[in-house]
Amino acid sequence: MPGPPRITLDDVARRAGVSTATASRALGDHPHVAAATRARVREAAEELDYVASPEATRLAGGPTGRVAVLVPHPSRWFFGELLEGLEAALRAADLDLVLFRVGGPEERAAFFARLPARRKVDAVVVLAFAVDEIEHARLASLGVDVVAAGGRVASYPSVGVDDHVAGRQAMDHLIHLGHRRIGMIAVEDVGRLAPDPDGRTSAWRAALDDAGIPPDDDLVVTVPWGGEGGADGMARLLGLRSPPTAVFAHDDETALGAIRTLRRAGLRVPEDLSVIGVDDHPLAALTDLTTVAQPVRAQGRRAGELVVAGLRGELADGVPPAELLPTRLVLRGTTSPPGAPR
Amino acid sequence: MPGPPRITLDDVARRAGVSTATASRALGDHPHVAAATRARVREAAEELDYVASPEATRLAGGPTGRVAVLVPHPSRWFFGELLEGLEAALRAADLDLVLFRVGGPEERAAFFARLPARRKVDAVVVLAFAVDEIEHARLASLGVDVVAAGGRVASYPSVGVDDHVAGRQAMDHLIHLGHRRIGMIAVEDVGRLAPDPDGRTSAWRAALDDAGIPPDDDLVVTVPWGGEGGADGMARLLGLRSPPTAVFAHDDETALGAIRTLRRAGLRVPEDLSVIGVDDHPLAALTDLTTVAQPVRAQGRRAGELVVAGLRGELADGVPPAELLPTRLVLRGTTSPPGAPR
DNA sequence: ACACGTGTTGGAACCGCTTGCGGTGGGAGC
DNA sequence: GCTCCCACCGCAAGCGGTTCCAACACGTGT
Repeated sequence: MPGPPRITLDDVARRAGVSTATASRALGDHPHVAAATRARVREAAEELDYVASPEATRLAGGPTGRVAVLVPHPSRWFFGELLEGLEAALRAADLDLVLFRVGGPEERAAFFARLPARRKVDAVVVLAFAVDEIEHARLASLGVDVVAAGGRVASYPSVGVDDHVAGRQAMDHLIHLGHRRIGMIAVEDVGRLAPDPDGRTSAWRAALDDAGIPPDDDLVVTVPWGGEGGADGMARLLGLRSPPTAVFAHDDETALGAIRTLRRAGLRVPEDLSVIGVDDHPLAALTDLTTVAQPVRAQGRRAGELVVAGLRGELADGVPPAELLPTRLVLRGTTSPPGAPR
Repeated sequence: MPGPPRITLDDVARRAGVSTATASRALGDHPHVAAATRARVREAAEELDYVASPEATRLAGGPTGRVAVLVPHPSRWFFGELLEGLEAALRAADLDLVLFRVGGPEERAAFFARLPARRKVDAVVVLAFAVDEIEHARLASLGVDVVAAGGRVASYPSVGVDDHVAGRQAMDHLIHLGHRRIGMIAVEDVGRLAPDPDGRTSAWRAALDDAGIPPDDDLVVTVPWGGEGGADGMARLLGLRSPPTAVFAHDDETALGAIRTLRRAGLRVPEDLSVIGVDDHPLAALTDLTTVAQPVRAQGRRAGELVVAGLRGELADGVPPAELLPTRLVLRGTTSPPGAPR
């Protein structure tokens, strides 16, 4: 169980014929250590296959080498992808990723109340959700850097996409195809980051305005996140006296839900009704869903890099402007001109 | 950046009017501590919002309060779900989850070579992948308990589902519907756990045998995991001189890929060809896919409970038999009798 | 030859917690 | 009423590093 007898810094020092203090400095590349001594210590360490004890190093004042990641729903593709990118960047810097789930309201409240990450990490990454005043204060009490990924948060360095722009790409596509009556299925997921209150929804309105089409608020329905939500939203839209000819869904999974409702109603997509989502979820390709792709994994990776830079003290003071990665329209088979066969 | 002054065990002890030693024992649930004292210390800790320093604890010989989780692909639904269940169980025991990605061959090799989790965790959980001899030895060198989730691994306590049984549920359903020529799209994902080499594939053969149908090996195609793989697999199956009338896909995403190929080929599902998967991925419901559901999150949770029990020394010695959770057939719209309209 | 600065190195004090060992006090046993 | 025992608790020694500070050895300026 205890494994092989541990080799300590003292062993190395003894072998190199120096004190522990000197050995520590030599290995730590500190100045004021004679080159010859440094070499001797290095060699001794090498021969002994010495590996410093992380706990001892940390206890003695160093960083923990860990960063906390707050994620609402690990099982959703978006978050998983973010997590993957983040993990890669952190691992590259030899940092461990400690996962904290803050999905439901209770979990979230529990996390911020108890702050289980306290004293255990050097930084925290908030994945795609906005923190309120109190939560912000609680995080501040951890005394470590915070960065946000998957959306932008005013108070922290963040990396995400411009939801408004993404929304415009989707809406403009629909409008360009000739649609005038366009519905929107927004999601109410509290956890989701809400940049400029709701970029995607505001894009719906802005695009219509720009096209000279008077927005009809009845065409915007808000549902819980997920396929079922999308299905319900679509049903509500179909229930309108004057249903839309195209629908912009907040994301791909919502869009897929909407499509199921359409299929069940005997409507054809895109012949009878066009549908577009956002994300470019792997299943979007499988289901031939037109969407606006966003580089999710890259957002996670970039956030990780930001954390690393911050830990190295390479970040300027103050909150830098949000880093926005590009999104792009991916044309597939669920959109077409209104009333047009294919 | 040092944040608020750290609260140490000494602070707690002082507030409770006892020595550091007693405080440590009280919080550590050691025997020989008066109940009243224990309560007082607990209260003091609570009031001060005390959190032990993992490094100090570990350095002094105690547990770290952390468990490493090895996950191949965090972004896949299956793993994300497993992760969620696991996190919940660990969190409940106040254990932190440190995530290590071991997806690609290089990452995996790097992990086992460097063993970044060394001395940093009290246990490790292997999510749905089989470890080979060397990896097994490396893990053993960590000197901590290991449990597997999402499949069973001979050498560790594990929780999963019986893939063979799940496969039988799918196959028997198809056979019961009257299909005789049934294809199978297996996946070659190295990471995926391979219980009794490949439960799902063996089920294909066993089911046919039991039904007195001679298995035709041409009907089994193996593809990389994922929708694209499924699509390719289906294409190969369609290319056969005598294509199947039904297909059993290794999992839902593969099944969805298969369906895309069918749609593009102008074939109707299930009228022309039935498709069934395994998992009951949320999108299965949306796409009306018939499948064999498995309780993924529960597997993660149970694995977490196993870890906790192990850490408490409540586990008997030796490797207990794998815990197998039940799977169940979920009838939806992608299967029907052969050549039968709906 | 003397005082002093510079570059190195060693001694030792922590960092925060666990635990072996010894000490204290009160109840049980006689 | 007086041992004796034992449940409880405190002291202090680490765990393996880092780092402040003092000590020391040389060179150099005068």
